[in-house]
Amino acid sequence: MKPTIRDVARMAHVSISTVSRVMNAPNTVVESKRIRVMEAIQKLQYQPNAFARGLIYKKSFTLGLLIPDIENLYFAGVIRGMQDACISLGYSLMICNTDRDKERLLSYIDNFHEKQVDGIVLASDRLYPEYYDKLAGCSIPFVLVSSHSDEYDIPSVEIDDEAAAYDAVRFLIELGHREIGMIGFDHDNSVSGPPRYDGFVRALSESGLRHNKDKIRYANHRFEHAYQAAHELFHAHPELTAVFCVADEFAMGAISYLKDCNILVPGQVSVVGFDNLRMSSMFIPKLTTVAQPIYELGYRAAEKLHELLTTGNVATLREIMEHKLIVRESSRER
Amino acid sequence: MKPTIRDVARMAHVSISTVSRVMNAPNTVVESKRIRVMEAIQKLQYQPNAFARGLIYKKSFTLGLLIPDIENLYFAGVIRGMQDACISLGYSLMICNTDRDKERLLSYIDNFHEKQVDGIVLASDRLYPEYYDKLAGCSIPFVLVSSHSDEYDIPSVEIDDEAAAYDAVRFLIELGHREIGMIGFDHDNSVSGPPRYDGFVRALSESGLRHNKDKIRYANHRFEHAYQAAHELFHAHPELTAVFCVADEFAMGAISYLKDCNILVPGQVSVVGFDNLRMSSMFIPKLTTVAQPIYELGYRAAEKLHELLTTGNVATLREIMEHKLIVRESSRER
DNA sequence: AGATTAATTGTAAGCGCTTCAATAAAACTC
DNA sequence: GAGTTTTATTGAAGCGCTTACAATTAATCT
Repeated sequence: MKPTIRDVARMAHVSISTVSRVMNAPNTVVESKRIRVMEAIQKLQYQPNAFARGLIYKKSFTLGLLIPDIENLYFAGVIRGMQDACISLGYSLMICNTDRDKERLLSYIDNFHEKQVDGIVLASDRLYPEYYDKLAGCSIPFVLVSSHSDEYDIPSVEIDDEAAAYDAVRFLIELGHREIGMIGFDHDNSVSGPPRYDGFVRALSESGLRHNKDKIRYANHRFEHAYQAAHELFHAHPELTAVFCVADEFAMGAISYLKDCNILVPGQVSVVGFDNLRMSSMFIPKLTTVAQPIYELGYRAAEKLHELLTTGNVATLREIMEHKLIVRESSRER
Repeated sequence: MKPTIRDVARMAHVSISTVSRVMNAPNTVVESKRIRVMEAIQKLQYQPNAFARGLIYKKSFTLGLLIPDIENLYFAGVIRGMQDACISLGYSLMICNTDRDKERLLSYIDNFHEKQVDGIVLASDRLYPEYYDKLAGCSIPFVLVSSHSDEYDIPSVEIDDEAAAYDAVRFLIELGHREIGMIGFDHDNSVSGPPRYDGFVRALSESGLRHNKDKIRYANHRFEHAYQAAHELFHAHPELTAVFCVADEFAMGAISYLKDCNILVPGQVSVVGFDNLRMSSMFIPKLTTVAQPIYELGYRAAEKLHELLTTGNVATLREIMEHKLIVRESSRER
């Protein structure tokens, strides 16, 4: 049987309220007793019961994180950042992997509600009205990471996807490439799909290369799809000398495809990725990519949620973090 | 303000105990009232408070998972499996990333204790006496995944590391390789280090290749270390035509190093990895590797913990799952 | 010394829920 | 139809904790 505050009180020969006070306001209890109590706590390995506390404070000191795909290194980085932030802010973290399943996400929200999480971070998924309604319905505060909402005023942390994509494509153009394709995210189910496409088009337009603007195939988050997309893309446009991929995993898929066709990267085709996953410097060739501050995004999201929870508000609703082009080996001058 | 059972009772014109019963034993309340209550629950979006429940049941229906490194795809797979199991068993999951930091792990245990998790899964780390003592001290049941304990009788789920390593090296030998090196885990801080080394040595011995048995370097979980280890290994033993790596990430590091030295894989050197991460079929060349049933390991660990929690015991203390050699492109006949 | 004030401690209510004993209502018996 | 059993419902206690408030003790002031 776990020791309770009563057991501690009994052992230290004080009342339970005194024990409670040494835990919550130590300087209001006289030293001799305080020491006795602390010794008893020590001896009994006493840990206050979070249920009882939660019942009173109506707070769980727990945050929830909803992520679409835990086997994506991107989210692993976000989690790590968020968890570190949670430690320093005094929260526990409950991570739920939705596998991009709407129903599952919704049921996780119910679960979070029941477990009384103080707030939720929703990662990289569109904020569908169903999500919003449910979250609003149980009035759990939440923030978005690697995402934002145009319909609702929800605090968010992300990078400037349009600008990041622009930078990547611009880099390719400066390298002398004139025939540039793209492997993008589906516009329907992603938040970053459209802005990255816009960045692609803007860079092309500025340099009079609009003829490339439909040399695009879409893939669905995973390597295999990107491989397939690359296949279709290069089949339709064998003239391409460069591809902008909106995810490192897509870049790997594309390179893998090109390799299987004996097309050299970067010898014949340059590939730029996106995210700067840990893997991207392990791949052969090492990926040129747009780095997102992944860890920091997660860290910041937790901080922002904390801000929302404690002050009821946030200083900046939509927060943009810096991206940065990292040039490695998968790109070359034309 | 969140609605409580009182609000539901008031709205449905019944007592709170009736409301409680429609949630826990619906058939003991007459239909007319039951319907009224359910409507009220619906209307108020009522969710019972897990704190209050936990206080009574002394159960949180939450499991804790302690993992060393969330940015390792291996653990991502374990998490996914474990979470799926948790869903079907009715648990929530609290994942904590220790970053291989002992202090941090210990403090997570405290946290789990306070939050009253029902049980803990400890992934892939050695069960140091400090861990055991703390866990035993707060009497939280736990199981080990991808690990086991010789000192204590703790339920565990893992593969047969010795046999798996043996199979990998044996495969290399059958391919005709006679000069075989290894990049292994440190024996001090890993559970699987020694048995995988033993498997390596056994395969060598059986074929009269014991002269290779010290052609080993150790690396510390990450790609970069493996790169460095490969550098040292090939510097000392330029005659090697094959390397057995105890992790796919090591294999990638080794291949990366060889690539930088213009040594062809598999043309000149064959490399076998371990784990069969999702990445291993994305890499170039695709990795020949020993597959672990990663997802299943996580799934099974949760089931085993559940078994321990409900029956107070487990059928088989140390459970071994099947491994399997997957031949892809990083290995070739000599 | 007696009265006032300050510091410390204890008592008890209550957070939201479950559950058992008690009550009320309905359904049987003979 | 009085007595008994069965069924349905409710009131109240209590899970482990915090905290207002009351009670006690110590300290300070006339």
